[in-house]
Amino acid sequence: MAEQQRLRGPYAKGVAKRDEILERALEVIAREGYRGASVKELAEAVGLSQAGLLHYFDSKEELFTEILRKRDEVDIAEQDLVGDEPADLRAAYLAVIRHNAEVPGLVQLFARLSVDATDPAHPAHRFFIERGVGLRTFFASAIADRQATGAITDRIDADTLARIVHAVVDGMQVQWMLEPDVDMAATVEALFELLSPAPGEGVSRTSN
Amino acid sequence: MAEQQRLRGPYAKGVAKRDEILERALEVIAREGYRGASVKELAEAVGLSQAGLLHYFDSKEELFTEILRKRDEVDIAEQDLVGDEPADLRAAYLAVIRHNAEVPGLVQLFARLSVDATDPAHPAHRFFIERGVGLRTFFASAIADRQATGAITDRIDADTLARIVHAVVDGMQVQWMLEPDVDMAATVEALFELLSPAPGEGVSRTSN
DNA sequence: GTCTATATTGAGATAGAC
DNA sequence: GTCTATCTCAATATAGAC
Repeated sequence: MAEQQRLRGPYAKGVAKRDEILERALEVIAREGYRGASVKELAEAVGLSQAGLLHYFDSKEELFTEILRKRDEVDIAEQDLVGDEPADLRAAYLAVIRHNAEVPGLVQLFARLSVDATDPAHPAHRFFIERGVGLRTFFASAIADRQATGAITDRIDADTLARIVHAVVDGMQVQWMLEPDVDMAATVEALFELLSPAPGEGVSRTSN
Repeated sequence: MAEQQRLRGPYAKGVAKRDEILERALEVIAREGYRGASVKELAEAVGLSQAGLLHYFDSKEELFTEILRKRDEVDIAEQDLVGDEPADLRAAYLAVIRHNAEVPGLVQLFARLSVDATDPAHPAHRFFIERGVGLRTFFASAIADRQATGAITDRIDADTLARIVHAVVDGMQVQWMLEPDVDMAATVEALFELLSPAPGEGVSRTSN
């Protein structure tokens, strides 16, 4: 049981090891892909037996949920998406998307789990709800700011626009997995263009 | 083996029965949901044993692929999405989306399979590629026509816009499955609004 | 064409030794 | 904390009777 780790906090050796496992898992899945991989496969890839790996996680589903949680953590840190309003949210987010195209296995895992977690009984259910809410809140607030300055159209409210952006990103991942030649980032970029209100305004194509 | 049905064409009794099975399956899944249902469960629901059902389909995956194919067929027929350019594509498509909200099981099945079929070895791989291409071609052509009349912005090319619409529809399904209060159709409608170039044009909110 | 029964496989989880 | 070994379960696929 993983109770020790959950309860004991920072001193528990388990926490560090658990984290190390997640990082290894992230690399392995990114590199070798995820095709409904079994715990055993992943265990071997990170250098443990199946039982050894499951020592740190209560179940397969919890394990994979934690991998995704870790991924978000890494992405957020890497792209400086920390403050409430990063210097260039748009560019930073496009960078995340471009990065995704380098780690197909993680995209597969994410897509698979986001469908499975649709079931309220799934351990990742809450995670995906909270993740979605967080993502869209973040975007909605950035969008609202730009609406106030006229940089983004206000014909549609910010919450709905945020929902659209979220949907496009998820939807494009599926299109890309199916046909890897598809350019996810370019399409999302086109969507951002679409959000700008008028043609020939401050919408030059110089920087962003 | 289902060879008889595949080879013999219209006379084979199997074809009619197969079709009947698919229709029943559609109803059952729509009504009772799909949670990674087993062949056995579905078989019982349509009034056959597992082996009896598998008599008509080569495998589970083929069975579920055919169910989805049948669903498209039904949707297209019901919404008159037949001609190259239906009277009101936008309204018809929104009707399909609204209809989806009535059949959660089919949306789940679709979402699940579209992720699994990402694998080139999956029997539904080709189906999903062709379906996507078809859908987007259809949309791109309608969009291009409207771009020519100025009803839709031409800042982004029609193919990319079609891709965005496709992505939003798929993405919204996931958001809706996770949080059933989400209004898929309303969000897609907002996207359509976004495609219109200027504010205060023929964009009244009278009917839908 | 449909059923019952069974083969086969593969997974996740758990017990218990070290 | 990690391993080996095993339990248990579920699911598809198939053989063969009727």
